[in-house]
Amino acid sequence: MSKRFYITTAIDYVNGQPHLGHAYEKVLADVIARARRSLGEPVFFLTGTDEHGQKVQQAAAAEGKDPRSFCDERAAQFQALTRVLNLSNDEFIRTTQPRHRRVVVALLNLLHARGELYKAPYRGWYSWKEETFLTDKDRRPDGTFDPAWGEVREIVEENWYFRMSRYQDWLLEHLRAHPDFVQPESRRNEVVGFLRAEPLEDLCISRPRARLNWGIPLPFDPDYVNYVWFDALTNYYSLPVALGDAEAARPLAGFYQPEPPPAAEPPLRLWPADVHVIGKDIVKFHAVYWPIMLRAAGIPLPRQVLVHGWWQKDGAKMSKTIGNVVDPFAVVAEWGADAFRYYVLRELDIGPDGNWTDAGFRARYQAELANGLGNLVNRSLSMLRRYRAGRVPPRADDLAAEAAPLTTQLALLWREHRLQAGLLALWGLVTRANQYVDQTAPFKLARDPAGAAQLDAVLYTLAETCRVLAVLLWPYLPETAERIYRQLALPGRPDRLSEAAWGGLPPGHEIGEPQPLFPRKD
RNA sequence: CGCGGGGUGGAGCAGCCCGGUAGCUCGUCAGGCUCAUAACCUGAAGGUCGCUGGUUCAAAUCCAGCCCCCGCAACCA
Repeated sequence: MSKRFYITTAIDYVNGQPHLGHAYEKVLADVIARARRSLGEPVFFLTGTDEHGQKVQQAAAAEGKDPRSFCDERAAQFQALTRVLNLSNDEFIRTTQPRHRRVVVALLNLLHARGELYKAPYRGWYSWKEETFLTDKDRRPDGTFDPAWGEVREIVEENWYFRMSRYQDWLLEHLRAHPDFVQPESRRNEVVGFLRAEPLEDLCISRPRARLNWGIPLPFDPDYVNYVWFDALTNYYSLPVALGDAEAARPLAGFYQPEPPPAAEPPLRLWPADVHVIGKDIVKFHAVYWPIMLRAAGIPLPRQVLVHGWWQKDGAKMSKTIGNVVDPFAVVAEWGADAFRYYVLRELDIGPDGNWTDAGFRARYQAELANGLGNLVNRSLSMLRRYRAGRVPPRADDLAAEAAPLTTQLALLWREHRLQAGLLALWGLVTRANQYVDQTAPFKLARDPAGAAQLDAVLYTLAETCRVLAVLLWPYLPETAERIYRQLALPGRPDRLSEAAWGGLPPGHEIGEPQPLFPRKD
């Protein structure tokens, strides 16, 4: 069994509701996953939730719930989001699941045995109210702490540390040797920059159980639970191990017993991950902590960390207090999943920050989806029904020369994760087809018996263009692509790029009823 | 101070890596068409591509400096 293309999103911290940022990241990963499937590669797409830690414990307590049921509720919302967005994820991992915890424990034991962990006293200023350590950055200009922190006392406590510092040079070398490890390049530069600027410190990976109970206990020192990030990052690796990727589990030998025994067929080969899709706020965790954790454990590294930007709303940071949040559930309920997917993919390239405006969303929906793509499909199929009773005429290749190169171009762009550029290229064909209608004027040909043959050619070309568009669109707008196929009364799904080859529509085939794909909303 | 990003016709963006007609959506004006979701097509007006200097036959695109805006600065998921 060959290794699958393994793509992940960050797992979402359940201490909060799903918002635009979560939804955006999931859509990016989904399009990449679907694009790879369209290219014929076996793919595995993982997303999930991060459920341990102090904030969850507190949030649960605030609602008078036990952490377990609090997490169940919140995780259900994030799972609902995957359905609402029409994601093609193969699995959904939760860090509170036993299958995950067992791998985390094995990894901790392995690192412990390898001498990568040590216990040392930590001295710091601790806020009892907020249950967190404060640093000098938290001091006000006059040196005192804000009263909002409540009582702040200097305390000393023992904690477990991970010997991260010793891997600084190794990581720099890795980044040099693998320029694609962090993308886009600006993010890579950022990581290289701060690795060069300052010495890397060892990472505190424990929290005393007296303070924090909601976590995975350290197997070699049960008075402590594991630091959330250490726990969370491991999800990318724990899932393959839990699903029986024997190759992935090999470094854990002696520390991990597959249980239950992995299903014999077909043996999954996932690790190492091909792409971790994350937001820019957590670059360090993924580009520094994570590779070092794996390296220290002797586990192969993921191939790439792909970093996207943040969304603003109307030029301002989204915040609950201002009330300018974008609720993906509400948007999808009103406009449909594909309209949401289209807007975020078309509006913002992977990397920069973007700005969501309701006016912009409407404008793109109206101009590009309704008037552009939707209207093209509708007018093409309507004419085929009106002039030829819905029966596909003999093959013609009027737009074949324009459509054919797109397939190659998209394959290239998709492999480079250039989703926006792909969408732009694809829309070129939409525009071209609309021009073609105007230039050939099939509605005039229809009035002249002498134009019958030419009308056939035009109608075939248009219907076939719609079919090709469906195939090319599928990773981006899967629902729309499938609806086009259904209106063409074609069997199956437009989920293989190879199907975009010109001439796939069989002459004599009878198409279905045209339906507006994106009804105008005025 | 450090690191990173951005500054492109009225608005919002792409192009910059791999120099050589400044592209897209909206908006404005004029025309065409009527198959279609009052949608579609064509043309026009509108830009010193932040500023200055450099490299080059040629720069939005490469280099240097400057100005302005934003983000990040590592046990805050």
